[in-house]
Amino acid sequence: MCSQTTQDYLKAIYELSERSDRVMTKDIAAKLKVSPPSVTEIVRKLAAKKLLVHKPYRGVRLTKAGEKIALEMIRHHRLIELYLQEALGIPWDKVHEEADRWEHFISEDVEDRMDEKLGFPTVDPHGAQIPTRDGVLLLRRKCETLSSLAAGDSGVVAEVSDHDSEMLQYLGEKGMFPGAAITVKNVEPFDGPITVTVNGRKHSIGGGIAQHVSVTDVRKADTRKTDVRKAAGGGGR
Amino acid sequence: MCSQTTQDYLKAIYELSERSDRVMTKDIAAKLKVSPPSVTEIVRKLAAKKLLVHKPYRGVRLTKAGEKIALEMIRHHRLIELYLQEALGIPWDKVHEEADRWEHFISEDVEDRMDEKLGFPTVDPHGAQIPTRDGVLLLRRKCETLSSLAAGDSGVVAEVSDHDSEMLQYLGEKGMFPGAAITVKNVEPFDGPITVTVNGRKHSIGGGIAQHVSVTDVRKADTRKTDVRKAAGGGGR
DNA sequence: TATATAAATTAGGCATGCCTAATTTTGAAG
DNA sequence: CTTCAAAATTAGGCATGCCTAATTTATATA
Repeated sequence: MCSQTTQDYLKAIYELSERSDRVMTKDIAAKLKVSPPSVTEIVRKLAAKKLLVHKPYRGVRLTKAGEKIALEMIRHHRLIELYLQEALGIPWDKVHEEADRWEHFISEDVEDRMDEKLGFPTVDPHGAQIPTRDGVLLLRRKCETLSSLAAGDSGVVAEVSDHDSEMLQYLGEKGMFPGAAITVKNVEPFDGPITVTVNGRKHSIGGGIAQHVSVTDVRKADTRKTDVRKAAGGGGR
Repeated sequence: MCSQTTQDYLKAIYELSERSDRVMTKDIAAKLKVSPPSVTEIVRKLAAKKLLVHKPYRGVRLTKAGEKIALEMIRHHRLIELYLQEALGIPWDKVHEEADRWEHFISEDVEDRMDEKLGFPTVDPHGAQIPTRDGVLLLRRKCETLSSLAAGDSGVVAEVSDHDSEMLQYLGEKGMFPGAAITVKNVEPFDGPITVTVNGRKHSIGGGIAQHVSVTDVRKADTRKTDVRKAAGGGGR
């Protein structure tokens, strides 16, 4: 129906478009590790198939049809990741690479069986939402990156970027899986290390890594440091 | 390491070489549904890589290295078939097609997990032997095709050809899975229908299909029809 | 032994995706 | 408003696999 390459490009563009409205050639090239001319070429073909709109020198945007294919791939990917972890015991830092291959070849039949075996899950091992069969993503919880929290803030780990296996292994050793309760104890300035408590254990992690951890249900410890008047006024809330 | 095409050719050649010593271009072409010139071209490349020996106009034979890759594919294929059936409940007439895609991209890691989950099985859902990790096939049981049996003979279904989904579905409905006890009741001459009993139920199947069913532990009912002297001599055995 | 025919091969093309080098366009800074 | 650097595109190639048409080879049969 559409080649593996096509699927990879559409998925990459979809993921990039979550961050910026217009997706540029160089970003796609970087994400897929191909040269910019290769992107231009494929993009033109995808535009001819009405899977995206290409304004030369201005970037691309997926059409509904293109987005549908991208979301199918993402659904496959995330269901497979979860299946590999739950059913086969593959460690969470290894499932992404495997799923990146499987997503292109698995039949809808098999996907349905996996979905059923997993009890129709809604999030993958890294906390990312699994689109429905119709390509719908449930509404997102309000999240903040761990790096944006201040000392004393607490919350629940919502999602972790799944692209860097070593980082995932590192975070896994510290128990920072989706669902884990986390409290920020201290933040050093200038992107310095952040000290957190996860499951009662204290860890110090780099500011860079903290940008890749989303936290939800955030409870701000105290607003005095950022706005003295409010805090002084009437005892919070 | 080696392309999917390469793997497909090596596997096809291996399977063809189980029947005839020299594998000819046209047979490979027919099996892979490509044109003979395509086969010639790929075969030359495989010969350059020392994966097979090609005597022009005389056919090909796999080298040890080529056979190793073929057996790896076959191991993947058969383990995946069994896994799809056992773990995901995919019907036995559907697993072949899916496995034909999966066999190329599954990692050794995942394969090991499947192997373990399945309890280190030795045969796939169609009764075919699963090669070991080192590419060794256990010694084969003595088998005869169902079509070669005579009325009164009985045995155990050993293996069924897995390439035709409709035939598998048909045989499945009749309970003719590997391990099923089967007794031949009647054989019509000239490749006519064969009447058999499987699990106490009587079925009549075409002589063509019976060629695709292997039977082991065959007990000949009576040799009188083919050799009067022996049967008359000392009461069987 | 000569010859017809089936099988295999050579010749020449096409599509897909990727590349490097050269050129064009955009947009920001002077 | 000009200039220039970054980004994108065009131009031209390469590898992989597939095809059809034409030719060569092997072999079975007369």
